[in-house]
Amino acid sequence: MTDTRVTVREVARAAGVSVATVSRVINHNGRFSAQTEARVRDAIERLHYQPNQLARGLRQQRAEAVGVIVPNISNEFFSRMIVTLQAGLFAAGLSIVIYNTNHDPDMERQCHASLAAQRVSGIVSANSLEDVRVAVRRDVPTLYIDREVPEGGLGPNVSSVMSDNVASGRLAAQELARCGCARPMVLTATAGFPVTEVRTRSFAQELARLGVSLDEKRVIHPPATDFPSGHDAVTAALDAGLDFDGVFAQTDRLAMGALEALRERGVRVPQDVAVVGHDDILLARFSRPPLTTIAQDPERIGSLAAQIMLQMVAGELEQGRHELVPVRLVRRESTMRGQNVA
Amino acid sequence: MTDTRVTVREVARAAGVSVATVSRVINHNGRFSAQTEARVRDAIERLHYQPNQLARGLRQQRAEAVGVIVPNISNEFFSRMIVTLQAGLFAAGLSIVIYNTNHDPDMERQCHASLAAQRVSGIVSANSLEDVRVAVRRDVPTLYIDREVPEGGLGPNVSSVMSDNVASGRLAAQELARCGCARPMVLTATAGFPVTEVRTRSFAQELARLGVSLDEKRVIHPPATDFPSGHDAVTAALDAGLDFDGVFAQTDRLAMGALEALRERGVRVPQDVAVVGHDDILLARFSRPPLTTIAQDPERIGSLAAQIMLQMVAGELEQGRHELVPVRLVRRESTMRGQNVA
DNA sequence: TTGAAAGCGCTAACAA
DNA sequence: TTGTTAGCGCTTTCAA
Repeated sequence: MTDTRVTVREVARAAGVSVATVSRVINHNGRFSAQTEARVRDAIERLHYQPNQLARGLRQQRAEAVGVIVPNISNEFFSRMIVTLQAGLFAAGLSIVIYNTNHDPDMERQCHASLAAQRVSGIVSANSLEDVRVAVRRDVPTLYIDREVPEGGLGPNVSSVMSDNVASGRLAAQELARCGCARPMVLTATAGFPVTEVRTRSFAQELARLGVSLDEKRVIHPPATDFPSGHDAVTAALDAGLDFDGVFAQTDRLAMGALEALRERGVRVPQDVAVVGHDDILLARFSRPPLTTIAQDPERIGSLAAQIMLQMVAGELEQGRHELVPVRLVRRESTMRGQNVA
Repeated sequence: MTDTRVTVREVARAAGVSVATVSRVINHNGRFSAQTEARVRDAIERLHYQPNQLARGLRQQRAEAVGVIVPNISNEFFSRMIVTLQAGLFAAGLSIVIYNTNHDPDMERQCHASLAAQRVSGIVSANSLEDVRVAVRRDVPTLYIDREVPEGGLGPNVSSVMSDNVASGRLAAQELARCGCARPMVLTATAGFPVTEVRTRSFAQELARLGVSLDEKRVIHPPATDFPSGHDAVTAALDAGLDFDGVFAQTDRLAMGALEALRERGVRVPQDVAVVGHDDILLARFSRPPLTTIAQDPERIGSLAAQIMLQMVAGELEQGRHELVPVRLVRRESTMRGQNVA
C-alpha cells in the first residue's frame, strides 16, 4: 500500500544520496549517473514513495490540476466531453477539479476564486457566463468550450473549442428545405446566447439561399432548453395559430418536447411538420418518431481540449488555438418525407 | 480581479498585524479583538487576498479536496449523483477531483496513487473493483457508493451509501407477480457483482413468497449492462426457445435492449411479456412501450455521501456510516396488464 | 555529477 | 490578545 508518510528525505537516505538528487531523478532534471538513478529508483520502489503534490505545487507555484467549470455535469454533452478530457489530461499527469454552476454567475465567481486559490495550471470553462475580458487578465491558461471568443489579441492563454455552429444551422436548413418546408420555425435558447444565435443566423442564411425565408415571428426563445420548454413553446404556438411546417430545435430536449406537443394535438411528424433537433443525445433515437438531429461530437471536443490545454500549460503556444469541431446530420424518421426517403 | 500574488505577508503588513493574526482571523482560530479582525478583513478585501490552498494543504498535511472515482462519469446515474455530491462538498469548502476508471483495475490503481499523492481529505469510490481490505489500511476516509461493505470492524474511516437493493428485487417481483407472470426471467450483470446479486436474490425470495419460482435457467448474465447486451441476450433466449412471460432487467439500458428484441420478434409487451427495468434513467419514459422501472435516487445518494464524507473528514464519526437509500417503483406501460391498470 | 541550503505560503507552538 | 518562528516536502540555485 502506498505509504503516505515517505518523503524525499527517506528516499535520499535509503539511496545514499541527497534530496536534491532524488528530485533530479524524479523530474528528469539536471544530470546524474546511471548508477545513481538506479539506486534512487530502487529506493523509490522499495519505499513506495509518492511525491507530495502539495509540496511540489507550492514550490512550482502551480498545482498539477486543471479546473473544469460546466453548467451541469449531468448534461450528457458535458459528461461525455469530460470523459475524454479527463483521460487526456490524466495521461499527462494532470487531475481535473470539477464545478457545476447551473448558470449562476455568483456560483461561477466562487468557482473561479476557488480555482485561483488552488493555483490550478489551467481552466476549462464550458458555456460560462463569465466575462472573457476578465479572464484575459488572469494569467492562467483558459480554454472555452462552446463559447464565441474573439480570436485575435487575447494572447497565448486563451483558446476555444466548439462545434461548427455555422454548419449546424446550414445542415438543419438543408434538411428542412429538402422536406419541402416553406414556413420553418426555430426553437432556440434564451436570446443573447452567442452559440445558438450563430446557428439561427446560419440557418436563416442557408434557407434564404434555398429560397425559403425565415419569419422573425417563427423564431421562438423558450425560457430554458429542456423538454417542458419545448413542449410548452410548441403548444403555445399552436394555440396562437402560428402556422409552421418545420421545426429546428436547438437542443434535442426541446425537440422532444416539441414532438410530444405535436402528438398531443394530432399534428403528424413528419407529414405535417418535420422536426430537426440538435446534439444527438442518447434519447434522440428513442423519441416518437425517432429524431433527426445535428450530432455534436463531445468526445472529440474533450480530447481536443485536453491536447490544447496541455500545449498552453507547457507554454508551447504563441497564440491561443481556436478550433471548430465538425457536426453531422443524423437522419431519422422525424424528417423522412417522401422526397428524401431515398 | 483575484490577484494570485498576494500572500499573508502583504495582508499582515497592510493591516498592521502579524501573519499569525491574519491566519487566526481567516481560520477563526484563537482569539483576536473585534478591531483587529475588522482591520484584517478590510485588508483581505482591499488586496483581493486568496489564501494559497497548496501552502495550506502542505501545512495541514491534507488538501481541501475529495477524490471521486467512478467507472464512467457519462453514466447518468453517476453524473447526477456527482452534481449533488459536488454541491454539498463545495459548500464546506471542499473541491472534487474526478477520475473515470472504465472498470479497469489498473487505471483504478493509478487513480488511487494519484489521490494519495495529492493528499486528498477523502475518497468517494463508486462501484469500484478495488479491494476494501486494502482501503482500510489507508488512513484516508473512504466512502463507497453502490458497494457491499462489511459493516463492522472497518473503523470510522469507511462508510457506504447505496440504494436499497433488497427493496429493488422485492418491488420488481411484486410487480411481475401482479402481472400474473409465472415464468419470470432476470437480466443481471456479470456474475459476482455484489449489488445485482443482492437484487436477484431478493427478487427470487419475494417471488417464492408469492408462490412463483425463479428457474436458474432464466437468470441470464449478459456480458455488459448496456442496450446491445439486453437486445442480444433476449434474442438468444428466444432463439433457444426459452419460455418466459416477464423480465426483470437490472439496468434500464438492458431493459430497452430487451424491448427492442421483443418487438423485432413480434412479442407484445406487456401482453405477452411484462418488463421491469432498474434505475429510471431519462430514457425510460421514452421507450416503446414506456418502461416500468425501479427508480434510484442518485441526487439523494450524492447529497448523503457529501454529508457523511464531511463527518468523516471532521473526525466526527466513531463508526463508519452505512446508509440505504430508498427506491421506488415507477409504473409505466411495460407492465400495464388488465389486472393492474387500476 | 552531486550536495547544502534557501524558500514557496501557510499554520501552530511558544513567548510575550 | 498578539508576535516570532519553525517547519510542512519539495525544487532549484549556488558551490563544490
